[in-house]
Amino acid sequence: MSTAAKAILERLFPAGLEDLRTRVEEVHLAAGQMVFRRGDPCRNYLLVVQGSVRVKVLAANGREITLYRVRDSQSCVITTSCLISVEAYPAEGVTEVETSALVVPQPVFDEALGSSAEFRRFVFANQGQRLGDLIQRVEDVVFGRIDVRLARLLMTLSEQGTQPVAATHQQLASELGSAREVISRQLKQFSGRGWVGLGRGVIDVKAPAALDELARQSD
Amino acid sequence: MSTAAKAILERLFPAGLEDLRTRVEEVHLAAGQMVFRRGDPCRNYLLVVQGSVRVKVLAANGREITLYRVRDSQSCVITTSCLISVEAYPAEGVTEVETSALVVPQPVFDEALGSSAEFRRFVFANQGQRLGDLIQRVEDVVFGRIDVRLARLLMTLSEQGTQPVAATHQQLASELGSAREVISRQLKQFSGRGWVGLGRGVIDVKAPAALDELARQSD
DNA sequence: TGCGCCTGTGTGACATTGTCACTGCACTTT
DNA sequence: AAAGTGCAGTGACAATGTCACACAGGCGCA
Repeated sequence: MSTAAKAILERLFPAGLEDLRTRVEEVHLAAGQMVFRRGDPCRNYLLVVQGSVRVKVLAANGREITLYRVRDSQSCVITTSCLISVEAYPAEGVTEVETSALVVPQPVFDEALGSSAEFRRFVFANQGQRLGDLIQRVEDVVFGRIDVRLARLLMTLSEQGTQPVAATHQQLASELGSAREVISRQLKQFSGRGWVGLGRGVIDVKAPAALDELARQSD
Repeated sequence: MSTAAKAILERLFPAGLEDLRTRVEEVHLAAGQMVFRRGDPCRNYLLVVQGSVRVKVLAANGREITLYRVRDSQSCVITTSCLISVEAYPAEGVTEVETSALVVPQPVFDEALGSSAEFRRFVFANQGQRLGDLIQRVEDVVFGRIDVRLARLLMTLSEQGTQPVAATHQQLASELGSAREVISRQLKQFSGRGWVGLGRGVIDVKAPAALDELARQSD
């Protein structure tokens, strides 16, 4: 087991709960691997030690939208909630990079909730964050303009304009729940204003200030 | 305190935890009252005994969308999550009818989580349901067609076509996160096909089977 | 080197949904 | 009766999504 995983376990299951630690396993997943799919029942509580899991929903026609990501030291709410209310996953999760995670079997999860205040706090804090993420998502897709959302995404992916963005138009569209053509046109518009440079699979942010101003609209 | 409230307390705080029951109060709210607004900090855990709280987000231009409802014997996840992660409410809640609720102060909430397995189960089950609701919402607004969504809504509000729907076009639009004009046009189309009859503030479902067939598209 | 093949991108035409600026109608208040 | 108010209807237009392509560059392979 990795030292990062051990550190997390020690934090969540402090002195007196050592036995719980021993019943948790660490798994290693390659990039692009499906972690859970829509309709799967869930049997374990998943906790990402290091890496990133993208949680998304798919439409029949191939469109998709990212709901949120689970990154280092975060847990997947969907797993949590389904565990308790015994429902199937309403979305699917895919690793984006090589990822290691802790697998907490349901009995251990139940026991830990009762006996570790730290664990409870951790689980709930994650719930709150994801719930906030989701509400934000709804707000964005219902009320937000696509150019503003794209500008925001580019600023994030480019680390505020310090790096080129390595992504295809399709990937950006999937992130925002839009269509490739729409993203292509918006990017062309940005490019026409000199805000970005376009290449195959890469976007150079040339005018971060301009993008940022657009991104800040309707805050 | 109402008998319904007592029943809930006895279920969540069984024998041995009677002292927790005494630290919970019941409040009565009139219809249309604001329960929490966006940006408020939250100090109490709210549990609806009887009634209905509509949780929604508002856009700057007046458009809005219903995220979910909290009804009899359910608790508001937002409250839960914010309590733990100490964040502000990301949405707002308004009572739709006269509503009674239990107010659980944070210390009692924390203590109850640790000592009552029933309470934990209750809180998590609610989390899971709301999370599912929200994901469904995202899916609907991103991928769903407005006519299908409206047909579904009418079928629900009319109890599968057994009752007339008492709602203005604006209310239906707010429910779906759309605009009044859009709803008006769709209803006119439905009316033209003989599926509904339109009156001021009321919609008669005349062809539930047709609406239902539309509502079932893309399942 | 030249030939397909695949993936990513560009584009025009059109459908759907949202926005804006009105109009008119029914009911209530004064 | 006149004015006010909330609800609904409508046309023109803007924004976004859909569909059906064309095209370009890289890559493997004959």
